[in-house]
Amino acid sequence: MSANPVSNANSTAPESGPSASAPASPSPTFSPLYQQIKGLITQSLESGEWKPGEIIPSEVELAARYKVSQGTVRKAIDELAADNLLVRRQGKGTFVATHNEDRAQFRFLRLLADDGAEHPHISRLLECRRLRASAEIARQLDLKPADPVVLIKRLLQFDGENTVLDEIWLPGGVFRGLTAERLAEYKGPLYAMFEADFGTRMIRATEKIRAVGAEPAVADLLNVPAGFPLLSVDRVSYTYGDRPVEVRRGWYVTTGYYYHNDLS
Amino acid sequence: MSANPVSNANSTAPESGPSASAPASPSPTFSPLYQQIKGLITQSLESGEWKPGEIIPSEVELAARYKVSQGTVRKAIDELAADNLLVRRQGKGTFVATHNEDRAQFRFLRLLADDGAEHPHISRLLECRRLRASAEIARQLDLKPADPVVLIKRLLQFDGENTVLDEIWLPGGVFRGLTAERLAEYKGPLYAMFEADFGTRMIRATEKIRAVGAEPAVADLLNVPAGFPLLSVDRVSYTYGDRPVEVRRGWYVTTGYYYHNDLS
DNA sequence: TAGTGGTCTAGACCACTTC
DNA sequence: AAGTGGTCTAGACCACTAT
Repeated sequence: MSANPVSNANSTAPESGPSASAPASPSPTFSPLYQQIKGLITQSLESGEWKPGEIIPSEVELAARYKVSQGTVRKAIDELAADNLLVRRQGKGTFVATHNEDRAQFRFLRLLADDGAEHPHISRLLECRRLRASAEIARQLDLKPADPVVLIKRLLQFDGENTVLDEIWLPGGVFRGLTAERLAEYKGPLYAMFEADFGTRMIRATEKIRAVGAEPAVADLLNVPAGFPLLSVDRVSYTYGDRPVEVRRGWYVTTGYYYHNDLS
Repeated sequence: MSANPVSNANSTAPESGPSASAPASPSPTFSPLYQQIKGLITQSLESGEWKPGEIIPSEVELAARYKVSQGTVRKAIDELAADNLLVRRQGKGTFVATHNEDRAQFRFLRLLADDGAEHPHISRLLECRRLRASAEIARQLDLKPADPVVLIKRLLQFDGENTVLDEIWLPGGVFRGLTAERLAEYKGPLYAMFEADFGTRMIRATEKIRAVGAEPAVADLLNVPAGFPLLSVDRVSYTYGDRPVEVRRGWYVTTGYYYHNDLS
């Protein structure tokens, strides 16, 4: 009823004859209907019409809303589920993905114990302050130099051992109310808080991984000798529209633990 | 015509009435038709009926062969393409994926220059000999201890600099005719040779990544001081049926280069 | 022009969850 | 029993590549 029926609107009467209705875009910059539907659904996700953890309308409802067949919204949802934006549950419905539940923890911190087990860890906040972005950070966050950013330093302990040191930069505009107190009291994944409190969902990330010798300050915090081999992990995280919203540098102690990766 | 019509054979006359034919399996261990088709296609790939780089029969042909609708084989092929076993080319056909062409190189060696560019590299063979598997290697390759294996050591040079040292273990049975001469003369990715000469296609792999200090022997070969921080990459590669067919330990020098990873 | 993969529809039925 | 996602079919048409 209330909807943009998308652009391909060659609506001959639906019950005309054996010729099915079909898209019309001639050729230049052709975009399939289901891609457009995918875009519309993404908009609703981004605007907060359906929030993380919530159920979205059923396929038949969406088909009616967008005035397309169920098969077409199905294909759109298929891709969004493959992108980890939606989660399908047979018999129940389709839900907006969230960093809270799921096994979403291991999705971004891929550190396993040598025996392959996924160990729990606790976070110790070292620092949280606001400052002006360096040229490098500004570039990576798509900000102007000297724009306000939030810097977080924290330590992750696995089995009581200091294992990961993180330096996290966030755009100050988006994370306006983020304070040390809020961080200190929060339990669970950082990304879960970001999505719940700031409406910013991390969709994907890229990492650059190197082996480096521990600098004195880092070595001290991780309880290893200076020069000790550490995994250096430079991450940039992106939200809807592929906008970068986090720069993170991590140092991992990989004795007893390893970074796991699947090549496929 | 000549085909296993798969198990779900409740074939009422196709032109009976408005009730479409449908699968019949009651419930326990239910497997969709397209999954069974996927299995049949995989068998043909594994048996060599369609070889890497070759075209496979069209969707309509396969639909006739398996006695299912085009949409069903389409869904099967969709998944096989997502698994990198097949490659679709609109207007041309569907082809068996290969490690030769494509951009398949970067798929397994994810080392990029600091500027993000994918640099070419050359391989220098250090050693290739046959020996008996250690307990550890046997376990990982799913062999019996002391079974014959091939050990390859090689050096990868990026821009003339020794950057990667690899130790590769392969099951001796599968790689019977593999010799140092054959390796030395071969240009291009190792996996391309494996699939062309030994009919063994690497489908997926898992990696365990750690930061380590260079041992003297390794340091010497990589032209770095002993103790220098290196990326240690332990890879196990699998072929059809998730059978492990390669164990590889690599040491990467990550000055000027980094290991790239996408989290999504 | 013919053949291939790609899109879209409409309808039937199945499997799973909830009431 | 009703509702949801999941499977399967059949047919029409589009976009792309070859000839």
